[in-house]
Amino acid sequence: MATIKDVAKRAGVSPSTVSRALSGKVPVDKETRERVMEAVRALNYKPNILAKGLKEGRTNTIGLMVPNICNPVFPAVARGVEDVAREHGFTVILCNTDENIEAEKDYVEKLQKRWVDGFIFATAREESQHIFELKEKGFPVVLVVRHMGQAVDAVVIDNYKSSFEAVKYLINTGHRRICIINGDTSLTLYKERFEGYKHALQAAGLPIMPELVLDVAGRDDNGYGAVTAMLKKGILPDAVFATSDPRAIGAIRAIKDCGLSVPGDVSVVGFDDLDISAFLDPPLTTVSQPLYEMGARAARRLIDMINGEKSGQPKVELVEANLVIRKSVKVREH
Amino acid sequence: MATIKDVAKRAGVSPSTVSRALSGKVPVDKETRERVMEAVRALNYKPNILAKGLKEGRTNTIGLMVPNICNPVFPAVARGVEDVAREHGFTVILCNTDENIEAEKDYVEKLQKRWVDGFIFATAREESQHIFELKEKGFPVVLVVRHMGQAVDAVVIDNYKSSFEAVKYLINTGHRRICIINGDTSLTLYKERFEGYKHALQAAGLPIMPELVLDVAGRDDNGYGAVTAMLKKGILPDAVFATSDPRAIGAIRAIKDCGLSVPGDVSVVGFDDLDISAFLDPPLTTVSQPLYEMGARAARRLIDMINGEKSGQPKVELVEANLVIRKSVKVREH
DNA sequence: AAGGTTTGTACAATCGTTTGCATAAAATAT
DNA sequence: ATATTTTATGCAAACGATTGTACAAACCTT
Repeated sequence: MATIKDVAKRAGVSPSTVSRALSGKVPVDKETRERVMEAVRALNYKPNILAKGLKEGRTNTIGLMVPNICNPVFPAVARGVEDVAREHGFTVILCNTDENIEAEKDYVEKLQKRWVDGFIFATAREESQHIFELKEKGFPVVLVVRHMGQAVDAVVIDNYKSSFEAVKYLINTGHRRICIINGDTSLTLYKERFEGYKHALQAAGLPIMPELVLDVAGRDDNGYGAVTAMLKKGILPDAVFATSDPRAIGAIRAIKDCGLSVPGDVSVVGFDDLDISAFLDPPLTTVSQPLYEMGARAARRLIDMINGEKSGQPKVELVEANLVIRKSVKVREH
Repeated sequence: MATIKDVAKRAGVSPSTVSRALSGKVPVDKETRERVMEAVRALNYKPNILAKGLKEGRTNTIGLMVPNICNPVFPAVARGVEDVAREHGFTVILCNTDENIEAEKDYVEKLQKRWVDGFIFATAREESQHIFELKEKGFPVVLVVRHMGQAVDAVVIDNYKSSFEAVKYLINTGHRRICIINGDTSLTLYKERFEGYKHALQAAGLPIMPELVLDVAGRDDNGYGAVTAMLKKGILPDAVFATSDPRAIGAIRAIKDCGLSVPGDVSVVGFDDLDISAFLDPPLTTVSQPLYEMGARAARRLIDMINGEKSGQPKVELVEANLVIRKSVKVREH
């Protein structure tokens, strides 16, 4: 494990000269530089990032907080973050928080002390006071997928609009009894998707029927049970709007298990557009979120902040989500 | 950003005393310790991990190399790694390599210099010379999912056996023309799965028919195209053994798109048992890999190595995979 | 040829910890 | 009471890099 001193000795110069030859910020004699480089190669010298970080006050590392990497929306986001990070010489630390604010706080506390230069949170909740505090302290923070008002920079889709459009599409294709399988309504994101659903119905003069509003909570609950229960009670929607693709998959399974067909009896629309969604039976009509792109943008934004491009006001960036139409919705005549 | 000196000043002691009070390795007067602790609390002091790492020569960080976190087998592995790592006070750096050995080498070079204390590779290939070198240099390394002979510690399933059992199950349920959709055969893992397929066929006195052996390469290729092409040529298997669940999904879609039914005309067996696999149509019979457990075990092993429990000989740990039978296979009479 | 620049390099301090050594104070033994 | 051990603490060096300051040598200028 060669240090800068070893290189210096071999090149017959001082450590400072080695440092300068390597950084290139200060002129170094051409011939000296070559001797240094040759020594660097010979000893396979790589600077110790800890020492460098200690001196410079930064580590070129970012922390990425996700609820659970096993939730299929997050790998794509993580990938976007990592690709951009690497491009800029940054490294990514991955943290799963399981929606546990205390666990997240611990993690943040630990990483924040000179470990990481900034955070990307895909975990923001209304109660996430610590994110505000971080931001206020001047620590670089960007949110992705979920946002917190206008106070913190974020990269998200317009959940209200996407949901509105999806439900409007169902209405336009002749559906009247539209069920929604919603996620954890303590999350703004699902509140917004629910608002979109409600307003699309209202705009068309359709009533909101409580028996068609299904909430599922835990992370492993894809709605199979809730849909089955509804159907068994004899409540029959003509369409299901699932607020995630796994929930759409669960709904389809439940509908079929009750002897009904998709989309023959019940149409289904999902949300996410996972890799496999086009290959389901039927191929899923779903709202496509540009997850990779969102991760990439969030990372770019964060790195700009870290590099001191203080962008004054925080900005919530909206990226386009769009409904991709496949075969899980049937046009109904009345 | 309070340092140990600030704490020392506030508690009226020297930095060394603070360090000792905190580490607990050396006796410190009860009353002094309390003053220190109180100062720590008051200033919200957290040790600077960089400085600590620099001094101690370790960082309590591990590097996790995966081909691509978007491949659905890896999130579960990553989660297992991360949970165990956190339990032991370690942090995980996530790296996607896209099967690119050069990219991986760069990453490793960079991280290795005092950034991370060890590596978990889910990316091992036969050509991965650098992993051997790392191992030989005495750097802690554990493989997961893929292994490299007996030379490097690893946590894997018995791919040969699992594949053999899956195909044997198809044979026992009356299938005679069994197609395999295999992955990248430059990977030992897929070689082994292919061997299992071959030997199961041979053991039953069945021929290996080249037109039923489909190889798919790239990461986004789920075999939909290959299966469709085969079917269009009029080649009709009575079962498909897919070496991953996404490939099973692609195969099912292709079969149905050709107007055939699963499992009526063609049975399908997958490999992985993803979260959604039970909810497909038909619910997928598939080899279940304990991915989370594998990640967790790999992490435990690595941390033991880092902590100096030199386990002499490297050990390749086999974990149990088992076929979970659902509805994508039909029993056929002859 | 003498003074003034420029250029290249070395020295030493610094980042925030940990730890071996030295020492003072307290506890124990004689 | 003195000598000896134990206990608690401080000092200073070290980990491996970066960088401001200082100085020597080489280059100009007139």
